[in-house]
Amino acid sequence: MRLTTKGRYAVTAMLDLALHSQSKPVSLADISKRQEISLSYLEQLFSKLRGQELVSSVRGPGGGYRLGRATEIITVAEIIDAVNESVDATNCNRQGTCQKGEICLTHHLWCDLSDQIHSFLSGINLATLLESNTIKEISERQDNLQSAMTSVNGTQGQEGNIVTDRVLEGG
Amino acid sequence: MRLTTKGRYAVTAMLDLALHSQSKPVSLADISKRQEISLSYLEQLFSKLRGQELVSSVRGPGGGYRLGRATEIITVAEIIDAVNESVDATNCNRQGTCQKGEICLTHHLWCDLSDQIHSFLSGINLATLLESNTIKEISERQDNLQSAMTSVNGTQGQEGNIVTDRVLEGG
DNA sequence: TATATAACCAATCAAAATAGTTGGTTATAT
DNA sequence: ATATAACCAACTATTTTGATTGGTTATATA
Repeated sequence: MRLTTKGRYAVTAMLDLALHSQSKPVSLADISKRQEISLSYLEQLFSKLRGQELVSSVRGPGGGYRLGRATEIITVAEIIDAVNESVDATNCNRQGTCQKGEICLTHHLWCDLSDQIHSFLSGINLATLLESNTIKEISERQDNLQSAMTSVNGTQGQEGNIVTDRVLEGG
Repeated sequence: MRLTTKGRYAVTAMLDLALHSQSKPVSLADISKRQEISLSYLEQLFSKLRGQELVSSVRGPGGGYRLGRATEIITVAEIIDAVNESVDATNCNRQGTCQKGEICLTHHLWCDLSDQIHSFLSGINLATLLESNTIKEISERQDNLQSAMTSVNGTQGQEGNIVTDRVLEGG
């Protein structure tokens, strides 16, 4: 199982897309600037996201990407699954063939953990994230930095609250 | 965040140790055979486990490792933490400095996820795992294979139940 | 119709982490 | 004295990640 920059980038980019989806499609160049993710790397990620129909694309000038569905039905789990192979903590891809074709000592533990993670990430969709005040603030900061590099920037979305004001459980 | 063979090996080895801790210390050579993990790699992992006092060692002939504490107070989370740097899904080690010193768009999401995973894995200790019938069966299979390679082996711990007969949640 | 834009694509590369190897040394029970 | 088994350091191969390079194709617009 892996949850590294790759999956984080994908979720971050999708959230950026959601935040800036007004009418025009959003270009990867814009996402790249705002989120400080390499453009070419974004292309690779969006190729996979498009493969899962999580986004659709518009080519040519003024083109870019749109979300493939309503924000309510795009979960974080799907996004990560689309770019990582899957959020699976087992070694045998849940097959139970971890030790020479037989099940290994800790197989079910990793299955349970995978279920746990997957159910957590499936419970969070883009709409949930968009509601978060913290995210709104951070997004404003990023927009300010991008559009007016010279002007004063009053809104600093500091440290603070919680993803969705604590999505699930307390932490 | 990573949860790969490294962490799995560590938990598997610790569980094997718990299963075979009668009076004598358990040698890494034995664990290596039963769990099919490279001896030298086990040494590296146990060096870290010992650093966290999760195991203690006895050198010389008849030596090996013992659990550092009672099975009830050794959690899976601790074991993984000991060999992986930590079960942390953020990029900034929870510092909130993910985007040029400022917090990134998805920081809290990864914090929440980390908390979720950590609290799940903290809820499972070696004693919990030892109670599982599935684990007992698998362990018997491994012991049979190891001790009497020539004799018949009646107990095949097939696919089946659950880690601790479903440790937490349903899956 | 030329041009600029931006998606699309493939191949390659550097860095890091994982998993394992090699070749030792040290302590200790017998 | 010897065999055992922990301990240790350095190195290697492989995989994955993250990024780069150098294109092509489609299309809006001037």
